Amino acid sequence: MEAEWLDDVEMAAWLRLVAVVELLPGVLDTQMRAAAGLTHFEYQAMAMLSEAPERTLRMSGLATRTNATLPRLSHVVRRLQERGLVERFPCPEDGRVTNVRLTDAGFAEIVAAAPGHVETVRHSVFDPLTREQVAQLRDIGEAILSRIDPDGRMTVLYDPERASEGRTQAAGE
Amino acid sequence: MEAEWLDDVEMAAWLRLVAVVELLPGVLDTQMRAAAGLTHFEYQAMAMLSEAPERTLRMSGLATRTNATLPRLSHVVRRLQERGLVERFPCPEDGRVTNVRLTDAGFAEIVAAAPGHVETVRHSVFDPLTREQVAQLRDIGEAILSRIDPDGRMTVLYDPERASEGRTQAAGE
DNA sequence: GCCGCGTGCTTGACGTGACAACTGACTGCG
DNA sequence: CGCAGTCAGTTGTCACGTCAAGCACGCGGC
Repeated sequence: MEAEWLDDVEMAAWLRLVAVVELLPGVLDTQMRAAAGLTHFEYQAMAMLSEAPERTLRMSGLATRTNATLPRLSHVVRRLQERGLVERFPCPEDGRVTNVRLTDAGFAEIVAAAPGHVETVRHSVFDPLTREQVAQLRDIGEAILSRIDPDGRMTVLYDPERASEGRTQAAGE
Repeated sequence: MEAEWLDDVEMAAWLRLVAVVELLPGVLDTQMRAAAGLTHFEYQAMAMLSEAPERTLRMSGLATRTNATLPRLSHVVRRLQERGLVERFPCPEDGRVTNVRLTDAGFAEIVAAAPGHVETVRHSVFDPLTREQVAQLRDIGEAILSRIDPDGRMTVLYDPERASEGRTQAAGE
């Protein structure tokens, strides 16, 4: 089994990738909590809503976009609702479905939090990279995702062809 | 503030990086739990011990290498000890520090789990990449870490010059 | 040699996510 | 119609991580 161990270059790449994967969420979370009192996940969820038509998505659609399980999202949305940042209402066309809409207050929060977030992303990730490396990173990410996210669940975001999946009927076309 | 928004290439790279960062831990964790009944973090900790002299490290040294807080590590080590995979004993030279040593049973677990782990890493990350991309990934990781881990806490691993930091006196030179 | 302070680690309480079981609503088939 | 099967979400329970104290040890001053 020793036959397919990692060679030096792979090992170096792996150690760095693991370190990034471990540390980056903490960096994003810390900045977000300090600046807006939000989890990075909460921010992501609200950002998804802010870009959706009517600022509304059904729970399962939002879950897909944020790579969350439905139970997790249910808890998070409840908390956000208690803070008045989102509102929930049953879908008129399908009684099983719950739609989530970003309130004006929630939208304001996101707009206020976005610059700081982008600033952090720039500083942590893109500033130390050359333009060429940014493109390489995109391609590498694409390749890895083809393995760990074969269904392209999170790819829905940047693949317009599939963008309609999971969008609420009421808010969609 | 709109001035420094992300451009298209950066946005594409960012979305993919976020997706990888979100999904990869789950992939590693799931495989590890199924194959060895271990968390990926527990595996990492035990792997660090297995490579240390005497298979022993002090708590704080292990915490540094695994990017864990001391309380977290304390809990994890206690659980591993209850399973007989590691043992704790006070350092004879400094009563404050506790050394952690990987037991033979723990070492056997790691050895048994390693091939499956490597297999997963290969399949998820390296197989879909060209040799060139692996080297690019290493350099990109290095650059990002210079920002999010400026002290090189996790870099101790592959920087022999600093490897002595945090190593237990008894086990070190 | 004892007292005060900094260090290394542990412990307990709390918040958050995962898994499983459950409720309510649509669908298909008689 | 009425009932079985499935689907969308919610709710409870448990495990894990984090934060804030707490404790034990070592090291300085007097």
